[in-house]
Amino acid sequence: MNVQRMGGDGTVGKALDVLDRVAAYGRPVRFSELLEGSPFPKATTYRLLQTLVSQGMLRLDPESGTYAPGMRLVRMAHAAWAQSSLAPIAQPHLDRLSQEVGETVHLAQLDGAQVLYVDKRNRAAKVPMYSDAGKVGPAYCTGVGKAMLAFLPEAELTRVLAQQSWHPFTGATITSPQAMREELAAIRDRGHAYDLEEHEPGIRCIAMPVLSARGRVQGAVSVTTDGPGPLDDHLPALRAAVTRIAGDLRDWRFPDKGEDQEWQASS
Amino acid sequence: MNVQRMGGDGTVGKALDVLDRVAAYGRPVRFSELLEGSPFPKATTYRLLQTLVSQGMLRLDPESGTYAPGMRLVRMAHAAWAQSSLAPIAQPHLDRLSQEVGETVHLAQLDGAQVLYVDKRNRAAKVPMYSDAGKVGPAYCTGVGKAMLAFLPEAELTRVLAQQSWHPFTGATITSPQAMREELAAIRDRGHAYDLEEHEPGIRCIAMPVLSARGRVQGAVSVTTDGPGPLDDHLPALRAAVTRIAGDLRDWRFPDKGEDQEWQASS
DNA sequence: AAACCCGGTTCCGATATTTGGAACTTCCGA
DNA sequence: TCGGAAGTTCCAAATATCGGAACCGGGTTT
Repeated sequence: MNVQRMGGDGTVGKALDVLDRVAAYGRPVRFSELLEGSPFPKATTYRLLQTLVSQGMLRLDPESGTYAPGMRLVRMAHAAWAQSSLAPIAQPHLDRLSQEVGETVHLAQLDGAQVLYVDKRNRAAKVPMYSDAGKVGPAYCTGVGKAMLAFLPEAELTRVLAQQSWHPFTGATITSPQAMREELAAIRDRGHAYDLEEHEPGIRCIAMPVLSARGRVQGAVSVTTDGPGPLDDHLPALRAAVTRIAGDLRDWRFPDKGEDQEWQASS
Repeated sequence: MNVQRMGGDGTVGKALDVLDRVAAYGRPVRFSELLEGSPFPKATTYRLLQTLVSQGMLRLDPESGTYAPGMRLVRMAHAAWAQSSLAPIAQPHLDRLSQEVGETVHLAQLDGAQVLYVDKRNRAAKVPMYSDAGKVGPAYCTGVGKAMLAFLPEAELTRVLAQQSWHPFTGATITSPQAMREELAAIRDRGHAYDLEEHEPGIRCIAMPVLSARGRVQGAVSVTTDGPGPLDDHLPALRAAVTRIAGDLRDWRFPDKGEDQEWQASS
């Protein structure tokens, strides 16, 4: 159950599929562009777009005849962000961590097989903003991604690993499930993950997962740098931040999802 | 056309209506709670919820049987935020403004009859307030709201004013369209708006609209304070920031919507 | 212990919606 | 003037949705 694919159920599924497609282009799209690559016939796609526009989920620029995601999404997302993510709880701790380490700090959650960044503190800008919230990235070659994978229940891990692209972004990128499982074992051992230029050249980071009381992965925090300094210098601060977040998490009785499966290091 | 009410068209409209309802509660909701107040019968609401969950738009906590907005929304909203809003363009200018005035800074857009905050810079990171992007507020008693209303085309203004609640948040709140029109005329004259404790006691702000080349309202920026200092001190910096944002807006040839109507001070 | 209530879930025929191939209409550029 | 591409509308057939009612599991009352 709970399959990943979309466009599945009924009209609503189709509409959301179209919505996703529009969002996927990083720019306003014309109807015809959208059409090629759409699994639905012309008239259907057209009608769905109409509906979405009338609902405010899409914005149609009448001048250029292009569609773009609408602001209603932002409004809705606020609610999601505020109550369905770690971000509100982690907020003050990220502030403090960012202060302490003086580097860019990320908070991410696992969304399907991808990493979803839900908050961020920029190194330079002393004041945060969530330009990055909502951004997604690969799980298999980012610090936060690997930190979370390492503590996933076996069944879930298998499923997620099967969905990775294993694209070799750099020479250091891990490109196979087997190699990844070894890496994850090491991460479990030492309690934190590194990303040593596996995603972007010159970018390294150290990351730790945030676990619920039951040991379920709730998210991950990372400290990123593009400089030469040793990452481990940030470990104490990072560990402290994650501990505090997990603590608050427990207190606030946050949605700790259903099944209380054991995650185990099998394989 | 382009009416405001929702739940209008077909299944998709209904689904989005339900989604909105869930988001409206600031917390996970039980099915039964949602049911009372839902315009749809039990079975229908149930099926819609199921669909939304399976689509990742909602998250169902199987333990407590509660629904909450899902992370897919955040992912989608990122796209909306990045391309359908002023925020990405205004980013650096907000940073600078925030630096210069040392107070809380907001960037907002008009979304229907409400003000939608799309970005923010906190004065001191000490306040455990979370990201305001996506938050909505009343248009008739906020600085950004009034600044934008003042430069709306007459037809649109009439429509928007008709949709305000005119709830008297404080003693200073403007509570009638007539009074508002006078206020708006004054705002047009001087080029900027004030909110003198009209929304929250002790909170004052000064705001200016961001206009496109054609004179259409694209958003507004405000500087907020809870202290005693004179607001006009911030005017130069605010004006400069707005000017720079508008400049970039022009360069980047940003979506300047269709009709190029005159806004006029009639009445 | 039986009866009862209350969320939550499922059924299923009637009904309204969606579907999508095809035709039509602008609007260009040649 | 012609040809083609993008966008829009039609409409009967096919299908998904609708929603009243029944069902289920569990807790509480009688």
